[in-house]
Amino acid sequence: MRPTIKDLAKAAGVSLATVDRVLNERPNVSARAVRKVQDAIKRIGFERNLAAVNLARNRVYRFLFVLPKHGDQYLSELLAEIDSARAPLKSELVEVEVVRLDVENPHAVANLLSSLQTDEVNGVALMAPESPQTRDAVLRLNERDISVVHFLSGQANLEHHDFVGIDNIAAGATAGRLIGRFNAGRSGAIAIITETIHAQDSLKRRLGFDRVIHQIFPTISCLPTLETHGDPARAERIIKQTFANHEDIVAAYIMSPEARVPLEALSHCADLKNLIVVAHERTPFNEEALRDERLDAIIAQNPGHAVRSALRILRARRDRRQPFAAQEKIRIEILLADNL
Amino acid sequence: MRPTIKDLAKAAGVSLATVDRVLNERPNVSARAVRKVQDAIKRIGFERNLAAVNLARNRVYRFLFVLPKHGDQYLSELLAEIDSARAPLKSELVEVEVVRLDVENPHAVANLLSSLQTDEVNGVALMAPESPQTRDAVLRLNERDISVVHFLSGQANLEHHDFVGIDNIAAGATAGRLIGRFNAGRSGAIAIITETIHAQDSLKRRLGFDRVIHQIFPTISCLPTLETHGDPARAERIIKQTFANHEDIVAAYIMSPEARVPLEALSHCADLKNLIVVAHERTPFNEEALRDERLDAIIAQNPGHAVRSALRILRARRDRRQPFAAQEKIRIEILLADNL
DNA sequence: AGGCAAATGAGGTGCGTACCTCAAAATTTG
DNA sequence: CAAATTTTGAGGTACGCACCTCATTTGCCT
Repeated sequence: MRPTIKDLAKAAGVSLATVDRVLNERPNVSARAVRKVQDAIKRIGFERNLAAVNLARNRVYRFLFVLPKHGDQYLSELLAEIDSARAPLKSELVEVEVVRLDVENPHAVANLLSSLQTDEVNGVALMAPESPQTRDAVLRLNERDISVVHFLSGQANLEHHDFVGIDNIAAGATAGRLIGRFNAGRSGAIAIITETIHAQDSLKRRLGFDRVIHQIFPTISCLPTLETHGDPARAERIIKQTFANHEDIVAAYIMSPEARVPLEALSHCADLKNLIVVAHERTPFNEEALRDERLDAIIAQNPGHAVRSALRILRARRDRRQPFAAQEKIRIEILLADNL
Repeated sequence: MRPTIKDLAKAAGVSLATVDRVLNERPNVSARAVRKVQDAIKRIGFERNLAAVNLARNRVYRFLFVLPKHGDQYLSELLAEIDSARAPLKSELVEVEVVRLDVENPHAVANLLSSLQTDEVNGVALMAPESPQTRDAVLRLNERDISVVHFLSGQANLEHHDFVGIDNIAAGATAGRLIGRFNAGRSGAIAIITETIHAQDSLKRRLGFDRVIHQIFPTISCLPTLETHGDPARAERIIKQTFANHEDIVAAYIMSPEARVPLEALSHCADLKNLIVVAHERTPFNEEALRDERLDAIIAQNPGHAVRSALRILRARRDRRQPFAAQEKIRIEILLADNL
């Protein structure tokens, strides 16, 4: 049988009350008692029964996803994943809510975060660009014992915050490597397209992409980033112009998750079958494009993994456990037509 | 507050005992009572508290991994993953054991499976080739209420068994696609190497590989599969011979997880920098080979995911829940130097 | 209507832990 | 040394549910 606190008390030669004091770090315990209990824990291999702990504490986990109000297909995928994670988690006492707001407005984000009460929310997964206001609001949340996970946004390298998402520099590098290899030594230029270069994600991807192209595939060169701003007409215009100025375009890299508008425009400028096109995120549109060879590869971060990972981290923080790190690294997935 | 069975009883207008009878499918309940309870469940959104259920049932989960006795680096990775999954799972009442035996011997496998007792083991993750004997033993395990997951082996398409692993046909196709694209229309031949074609995995990978090469990349052709049988001398000999007979080899596909022996032999026959080489599984050796460009891509199935997935399935089966399918599909990962 | 089986309710116990109170013992302090 | 303080132990209740017993009610059949 699995040892219980009773067994532990017996093994340590102390009372249940003392064991309880040690385990839950209550005051008024002698160093000697602490040692006796800790020795016994190791000796008999005691492990707290988490089910019983949660039952006794009558604890529920309330987590909140803060997501953009407007978004692309990838956001819909995220919402769907959150939704389908709900049911199985509910029986494990995890309740998940979603709030959507204008994440580009730092004040709106900060206001929302400030309004959260400890007894209403235990953890937040925040998908919003970093700003001084939000950074400050996050710190104050931590003071109120509400943990925060930066979710598919913000900086990966902040020491004191949890982060869920891919390394966008590596993602860009991977895209570069694919295009370079698929191109196989021919010379030419690469069109690089995004919605707005304003986004941290795009900046980093471009960084990684450029580095790989310059260092490893010197026969091809990167053109300046084209920004569509989500506007089909604008996209059409600037892409057409770029193709007019550069006859040697052999590839296109679409950095934003929304690929429909750029791809549409590209299809009017070149034969997509001969143009190497790499885009980001597995959305229904991108999948279809990959299948009928308008796209050659997709760089993806699995939204389901991201959602579950964020929830696992928040849960671990709430339990004052260390997140099981290895599991929480979101992979940079490469999708071809065959491994969809 | 979260509704409890008491709330449910009140809402349904029946006693606690009846609620219990319905929830746990005990006999002697009228259809009317069942309906009343089920309606109330929906109405008030009742969800069993799994922690309390497990506590009351005093249930522990005992799972067993049955793995090959001898193996390559990938097997070591698997063992390490099982090991590191142990600690966090233990506090959730999951105990994981590993048995290693000669899985190529159907009798040994069947004997082991037959010896398992219901009160010792609740579920088995079985990594062994299929055979009539094991198939039979698995069926008898199911009768004893011990569920079985076919783990990175066996058939994916058996309806009545759970399976954890990748689709090897698709994996082979993905390898083919990568080689085809990296080769970019040049003509030539592909050397295909494995330990033994006897393994189901290799057969399927070859199937998918061939299909993609024939249909999509007609300028290159596949040579017959070379079997190393894990013997460096033999590998050296047959690979050298193949290169002597075919001067136009542009790529090699190593189908087995053990890539060291074939890669060593290949390095004596060609300049690996110019030869496109794709191998399977992320092992320390393969990672290093990918970094220094002896390998061009790795097709991998994440061992950590596989282990955790198998455990989740076994747990769900033990609880008589449906496994959360979407999460349990093991991805075919493509690794390049940039997304390691 | 009476007999019988099926259905239901009331109530109890235990799972492993948290958290509380109160009294007793041990240790420190002056 | 006594008094004050800290430490320890004994015991109880609660968490939400499973599982059990026994008495009572209900519905069905003849």
